[in-house]
Amino acid sequence: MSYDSTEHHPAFEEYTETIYELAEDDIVVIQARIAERLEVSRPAVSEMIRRMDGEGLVTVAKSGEITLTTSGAALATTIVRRHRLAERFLTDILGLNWTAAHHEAGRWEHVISPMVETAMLRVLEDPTTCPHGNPIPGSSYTEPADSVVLATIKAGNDFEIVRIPEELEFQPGQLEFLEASGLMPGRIGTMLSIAPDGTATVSVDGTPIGVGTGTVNRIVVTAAS
Amino acid sequence: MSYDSTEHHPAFEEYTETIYELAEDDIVVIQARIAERLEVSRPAVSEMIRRMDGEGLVTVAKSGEITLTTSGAALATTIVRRHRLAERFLTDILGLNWTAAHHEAGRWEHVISPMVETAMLRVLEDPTTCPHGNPIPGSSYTEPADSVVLATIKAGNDFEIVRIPEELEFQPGQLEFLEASGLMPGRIGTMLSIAPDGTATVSVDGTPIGVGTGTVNRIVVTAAS
DNA sequence: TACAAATGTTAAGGTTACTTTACAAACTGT
DNA sequence: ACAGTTTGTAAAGTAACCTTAACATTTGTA
Repeated sequence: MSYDSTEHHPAFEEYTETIYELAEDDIVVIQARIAERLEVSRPAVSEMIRRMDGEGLVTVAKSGEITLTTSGAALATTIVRRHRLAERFLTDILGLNWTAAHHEAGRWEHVISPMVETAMLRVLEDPTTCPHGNPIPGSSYTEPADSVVLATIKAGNDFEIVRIPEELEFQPGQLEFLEASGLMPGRIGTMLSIAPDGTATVSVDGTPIGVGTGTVNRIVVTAAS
Repeated sequence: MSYDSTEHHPAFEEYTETIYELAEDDIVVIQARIAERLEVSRPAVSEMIRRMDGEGLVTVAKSGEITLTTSGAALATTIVRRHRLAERFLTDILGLNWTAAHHEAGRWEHVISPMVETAMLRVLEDPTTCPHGNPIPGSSYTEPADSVVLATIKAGNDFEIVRIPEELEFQPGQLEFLEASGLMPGRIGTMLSIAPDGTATVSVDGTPIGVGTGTVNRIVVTAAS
């Protein structure tokens, strides 16, 4: 029923993962952010952080900012690695779409054993990113040095999509939209225009697509030719 | 976090699955049997059965015998199907051994969505049994009409292994032993002798192996040539 | 500066799924 | 027939994880 080996509560896994991903997206990690992302009440987060502090998984600064300890980070990277590996597996081997893979992986990440992880890595031939371009912790991935957010690309210039940050995956319908629009890692697009309010119009596969401010400031790209 | 669609408590899944498998192994399903297999206390089972009765998943006869209702059976076959499908997947696609696959599947069965199930069936090309030979509910499998338990084979006769019942998978070390001995579905063996106490000596791959009474009365085979 | 919004915490309470202890009823074997 | 197991259940308690209501503090800003 459980494969043991430093067994951790599922909730601890979920919370450390969230903390890791918030930090990865350059969001100041405080309890309120965690509550929003996990869609639980603030008291619930308050209690869990206290418990996780007691277990030595996190430390809380006087400012309220939460950081993972070494062991907390170890747990977090394990879960994030399994999540992204599962996403890769679900799309590449089982043929699921982006969106479905993301949701399924949210459950798979808690069920994958070290043995299955190894087997998946072998079958997938050591993938470096999830289907949305986010790095699989522990892989050999290094982000291109010249990566920037989409919003910095000037009108008329081309770009190549590097990754869709985890943050966007939590906005309802966002993944579906991006997938349907062809805005996925590896694709080349052209910045057509940026409106005064920040909304961008880009072209991928010849089709023009409007991208809102929040999104255009999050998607990571490299300038192409 | 959950894919909804008639969401059921994990514990209900575990209990209905156990009831299904006990019945499949021709064991009279009473609370005490469930408690043993799930390794929980009898009061825990008592309470769960009352709740499951209330939810319309089981009925309890005056004798104490427990049977699944239509909806209970539907849930059970879903979980058993996912379990056996996962075992097939873990051995055939990810290269795990029998034993590991069995343990992993115990967690996977609660996490596999209808979508993933469909994808697995496609990748595996509609398998009919798990690696231990037990039928995948809903598949086209029909057990050979002339299947008997290994104990009925006369000394000197050959047999082909059909399946290792679920019951044996719960005896510690049993799966490891059977796998190491080559006692797996499809293999041909010879009955060398049966001792007065019921212990059998069989030969598979030319190696003689002693098989205890409990086991020899459970393994299902067909007479071969 | 003052008011409003954002944030963390206390308190009390609920659900799920266990546990142990204890007891009574029902079988089983001699 | 009777002792000894097997079985079900009641009672009380625990742990994890959540909720709402209420309150105090901090922060941002008009």
